[in-house]
Amino acid sequence: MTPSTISDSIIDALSIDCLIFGFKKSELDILLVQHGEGISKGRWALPGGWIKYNEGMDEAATRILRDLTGISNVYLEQLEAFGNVDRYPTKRVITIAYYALIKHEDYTLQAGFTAADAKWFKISDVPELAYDHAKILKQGLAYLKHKVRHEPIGFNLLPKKFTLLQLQELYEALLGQKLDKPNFRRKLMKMNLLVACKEKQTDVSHRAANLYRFDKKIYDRLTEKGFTFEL
Amino acid sequence: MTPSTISDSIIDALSIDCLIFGFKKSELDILLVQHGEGISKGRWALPGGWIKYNEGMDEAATRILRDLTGISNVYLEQLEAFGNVDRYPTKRVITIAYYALIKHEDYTLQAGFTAADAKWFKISDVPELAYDHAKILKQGLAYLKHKVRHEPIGFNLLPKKFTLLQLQELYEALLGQKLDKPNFRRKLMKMNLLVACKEKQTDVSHRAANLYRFDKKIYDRLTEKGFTFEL
DNA sequence: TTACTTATAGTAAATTTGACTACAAGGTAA
DNA sequence: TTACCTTGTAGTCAAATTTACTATAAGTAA
Repeated sequence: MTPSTISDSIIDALSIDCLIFGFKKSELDILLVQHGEGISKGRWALPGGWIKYNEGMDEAATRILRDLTGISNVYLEQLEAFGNVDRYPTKRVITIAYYALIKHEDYTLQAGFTAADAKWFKISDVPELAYDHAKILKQGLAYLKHKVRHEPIGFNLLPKKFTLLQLQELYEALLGQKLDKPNFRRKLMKMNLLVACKEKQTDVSHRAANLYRFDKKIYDRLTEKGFTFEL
Repeated sequence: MTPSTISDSIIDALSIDCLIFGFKKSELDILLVQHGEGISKGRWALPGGWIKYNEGMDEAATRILRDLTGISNVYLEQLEAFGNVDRYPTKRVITIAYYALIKHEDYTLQAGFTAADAKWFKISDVPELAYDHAKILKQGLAYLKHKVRHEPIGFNLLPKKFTLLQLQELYEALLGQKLDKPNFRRKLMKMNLLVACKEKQTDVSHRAANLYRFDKKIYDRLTEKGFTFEL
């Protein structure tokens, strides 16, 4: 192979699949694409594709997500490799699952490349998935639920400035349980993690709540001192 | 290829590396092998090798560990995939790291296959490692430290029957911090996780402590009821 | 017997949690 | 204007947990 064909060629035993979780109206969604060609044409699946020979894994994940769904500028984190011998029908393929948690309204979907369509599905309403993607999704959900309690990733899903009730409702949705308002509030405030904006909510037909924002720098500083986010 | 050559053939872009942590005398160790052939002959590295075309990942990890070091009957868990473009010198290789935490004295090392030697090294005294294995080790250590607090994996490292002080010293070593004896004791006892053997320590030149054992069944039962091990 | 080591029980203050109550600050509708 | 929604925010109080200790028991060894 010449250098240029090497750099374009793929590693045919290795793929990447992306779990993109979105959040809207207290519901958790997952981004799926419908295959437009190939052996699973017409079926819904996680956005995925092949890693190129000269491409890093994170880089590949970003590219694949962008090409198939139009979504870019997302921080993708590795979840786990899935490699059952029979997980893929025509040959042996090990796939590395990546995940991210994003805010719907920040992105517009644009199906492309081998994807005929790209759509958000409610977690409770996911169609039958290709390959072992149902298993991957299940693992991802379990991990997300765990992660959200131990790291402040939920803040991605809120507007820059948010009220404590919005934050609480987010956590109630992610964790699937009701939380006590005053107690939730106190717990968060004691972390010294949130910065009070000097603004209030507008356009609400009741007393306006204070707006807060999450400051990554403060979180990092606290983390260095041994603080760990726990909810 | 005929079926038999397929099943023996390897996926040449995919390897497995094993992080085997051991514990002895309040010191954490890591199991390394010295390469006996190939491009890194003479160098120390994590026990690793190629996945076969018709072999599951966990299965491959078990086989590789057994062939290189003689260690078998270990529960290996997947850690993470490492796949920097330049992590391997001659071609693009993505490796999947597995880890386990075991008790030295339960196993005898027996270097084999491509390994010229297999030895335990103190974590504080690891030689220069091949490829990106130093990075993998670092990640594994971080993960281990986290894991040990949230799951009762430490018990692997103790004899079947142990005293509370042994358990405490184990955790002190793993976490790198001193713990208060009565408080540690109370915390563990309240979990109802340990079974008191009706035996005491022998051969000690001081008051003999009660022996306890960890019962996986009890742990599973508690877990079902929503219990989570936290230390 | 005395000194020394480790085991184990207990105590008491401080902190955290959980379940509530109360009141404030707006908007809405009679 | 007033009564009454809804949501925000502060506070209370008992229970549970954590933290930092002290005290005593039980054994070994000089």
